[in-house]
Amino acid sequence: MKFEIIKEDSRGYARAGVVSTDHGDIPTPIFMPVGTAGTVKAVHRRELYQDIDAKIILGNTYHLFLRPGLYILQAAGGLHGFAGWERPLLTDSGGFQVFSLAENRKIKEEGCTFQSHIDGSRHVFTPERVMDIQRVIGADIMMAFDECAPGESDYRYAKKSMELTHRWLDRCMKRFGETQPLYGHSQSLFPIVQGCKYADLRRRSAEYIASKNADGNAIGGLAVGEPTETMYEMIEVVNAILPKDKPRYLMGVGTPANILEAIERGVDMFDCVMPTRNGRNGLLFTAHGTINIKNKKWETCFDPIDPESSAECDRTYSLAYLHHLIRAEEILGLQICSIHNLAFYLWLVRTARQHIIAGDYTAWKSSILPELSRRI
RNA sequence: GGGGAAGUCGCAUAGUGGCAAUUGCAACAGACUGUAAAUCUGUCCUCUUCGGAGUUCAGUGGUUCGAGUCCACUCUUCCCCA
Repeated sequence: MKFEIIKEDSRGYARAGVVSTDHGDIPTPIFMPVGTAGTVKAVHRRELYQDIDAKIILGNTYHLFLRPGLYILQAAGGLHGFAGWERPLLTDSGGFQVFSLAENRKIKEEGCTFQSHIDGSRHVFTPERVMDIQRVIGADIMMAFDECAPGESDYRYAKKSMELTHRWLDRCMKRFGETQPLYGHSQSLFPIVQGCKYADLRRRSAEYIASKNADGNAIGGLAVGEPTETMYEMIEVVNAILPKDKPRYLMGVGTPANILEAIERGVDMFDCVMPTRNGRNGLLFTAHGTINIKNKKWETCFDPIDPESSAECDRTYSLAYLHHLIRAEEILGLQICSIHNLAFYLWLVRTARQHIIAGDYTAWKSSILPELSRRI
């Protein structure tokens, strides 16, 4: 994997670049749609390619391990072969499930034991095992196994958790170095900075992660309950330390405004369930604010969903029709909302990139930011 | 014409003497950040300074400390027989 910076803004924070993988190039900054179970929910491949132009999507180690399982994935030639996805893939390690499925797991030095949310069976995720699973899934970018600690963790816990994540990283890297890709394309491993909302911990973690000289580096454990301003501060603290010549991936973030602020602070890669989940729940993101398509006010609005969108459905279906579909619980409504939001997110990062290259990113960001958070 | 059953907050339901009154749907809003989410939460008779206050269970009258609940009559709907 290679990373090339094409342009930096005048202050040297926001940058436009290209991540090159064996499955193709990824222009950065980029948003990566989340496809936890091997599918970006409600969106099929042709739409991801053509309407949304997703450059890379995510899969999840924990979910794919439980279902369909390693035997099927390996027989299919990895997730690329299984899902018919020919562009780059990134897999999260299950570190987020340590957080989101906290009631069904137990953390030890050795690893994390999960009780399956599907059938109650128990599975031990050690750093080594997580590397092996991600080799089988075959993502272009693998993530280190970490503990995503809650935003409200106290200092003591945050420190202990961060140190565990660092020890797990060493074991991940060791196993990664001892194993080979299975399908003929190369794989990279990204370590993850932790440290919650504590600047000194974040600094220590960033230094540790930077010392590993990985192909790219991730910032985890943000947008998990801490104030947004704190998140921005932590990004600044961390990015001052992470190497500039490697892509920086802010995990699980976020709102359109979060993404623009993080780009300005030097982040290159993003993923978030927000466009897909909120889409399925009837919330549309647009360049002029958010729309709750369930609201009565859209009942008779026959304007196209978004005449400027790259997605065909946005240009041809009306808001009133989409309102009807969502109200009637028609599956097509979920599809259109998901496609729309992803097309918008990809438009947002594409446009951000253009403005970085044009040299007016900050001005553009300031002009669009108040629009993005409006409620239409 | 005779016999029987039933009327509860948009619809459907619960309720057999202490009730502003169950539940579902609908409606109206809100939430959602490395997906246990096509999910969840709130409001849903009227007014409210969110503490409450005022009017309700087809209608009228009655019994009772107290009635959606018991009694009488009226109205309406449905079923069966002629």
